[in-house]
Amino acid sequence: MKRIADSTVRRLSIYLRFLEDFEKRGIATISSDELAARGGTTSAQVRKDLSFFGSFGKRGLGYSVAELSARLRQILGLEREWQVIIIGAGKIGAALAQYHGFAQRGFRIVAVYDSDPAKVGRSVDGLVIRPLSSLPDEAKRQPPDIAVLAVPATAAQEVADMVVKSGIRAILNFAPHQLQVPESVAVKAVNMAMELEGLSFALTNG
Amino acid sequence: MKRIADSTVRRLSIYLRFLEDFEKRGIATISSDELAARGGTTSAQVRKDLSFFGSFGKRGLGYSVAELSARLRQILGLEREWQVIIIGAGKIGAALAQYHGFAQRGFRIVAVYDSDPAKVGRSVDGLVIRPLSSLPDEAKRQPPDIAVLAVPATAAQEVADMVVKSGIRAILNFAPHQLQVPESVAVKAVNMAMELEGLSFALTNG
DNA sequence: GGTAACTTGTGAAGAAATTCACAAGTTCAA
DNA sequence: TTGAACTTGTGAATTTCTTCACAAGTTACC
Repeated sequence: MKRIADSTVRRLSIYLRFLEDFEKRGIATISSDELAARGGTTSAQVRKDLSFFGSFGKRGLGYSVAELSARLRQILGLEREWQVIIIGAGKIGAALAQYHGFAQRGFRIVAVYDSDPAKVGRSVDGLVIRPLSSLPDEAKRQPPDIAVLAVPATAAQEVADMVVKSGIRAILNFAPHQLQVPESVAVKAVNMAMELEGLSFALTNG
Repeated sequence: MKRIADSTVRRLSIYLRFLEDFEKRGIATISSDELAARGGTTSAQVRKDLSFFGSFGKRGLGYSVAELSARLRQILGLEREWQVIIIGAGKIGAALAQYHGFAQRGFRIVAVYDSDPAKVGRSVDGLVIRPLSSLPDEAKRQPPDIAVLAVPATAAQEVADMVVKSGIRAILNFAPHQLQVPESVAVKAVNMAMELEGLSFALTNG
């Protein structure tokens, strides 16, 4: 299969969100044009994105909302539940643990870790914070799919190395630090400082 | 001036972070190759990115760390302080308000708003939560530069409209909703669900 | 059945971003 | 002063991504 661009996957995610919205509102079919209008793209882009995976539409009619959203969930791997661990029980980590939107989309938070002994043993949203040092062993017994890194930038690489060694193959990184990982490990970064700087640039050079 | 690609601006942000790190460690010069290695890109990319703004390096030597980071700060508009407001004092909004990393980089949180009367009047990190309805008036008197949206997806568009009407020209959107705004307004989205779905896709099709 | 109005799927064209490759400048040491 | 070792800046080549444009299929209606 041809390599799928990152930008394409991001858009699929956006399309899926609209489709779920349409599904709730009982709309049965939708055209690439309507989908594009809401996603801030073009109908050709929508069709091209989908064409990488097959042809799901009907000429003259558009796409079945139910069918396309099911296919997108399948393509994105959202038919199964993913086991997620959060590392770092500070402000951000705790907020993430308490945010139930993830579970709704099939990302189940199964554990929270921290290296600070003062935090270990406390609870966040019903989950007891565990010592980070126990991660490798626990991951061996019950391998998590995704590790969310909510640790200070200075600790990020070290923690990432530990995560990778523990056999976890996907990382969502909130630390403002560019992680170095083997290419078999998928990393996505959520970097608020970078986004703010992007806005700063836009305001300055707009 | 030629329009600068988003990806370029993001990389400038990354370069700047490394440069600041080098600055602290007292390293005086750095080559595009070293900068690239840490940023996960190539030296040609680094040089091309910088070339849009001028030539800051010395052949045979590389770049002066102090000079280049000063130039990047200037390019990114980080020499001044930006006034930021947070809308939504829920889990995410509160965590952001308490996260002091922003202030350190020149993004000063000046107010927190919420539309829930039960939350209005309480304090988050020393800031009293204000009623969202007062935003337009207060923005007139003291215009904020950036609005951070930490509201539910269902309210996001409405709040964004209000923000735009209040004259704010940059939005950092945490709500999982594609905002429709005039193109004079800069929007960056931080969409954790989308990133997780990107990881899901990578794990499924890797 | 015929035709008007839609809409998809997709090669081809076009635009944009990245990488290549090398002339030209700098440093250092002998 | 010369030469070796670096490194930048940038047109050109290449690759990647997006948009165009249209044949082909579908529906609705008379």
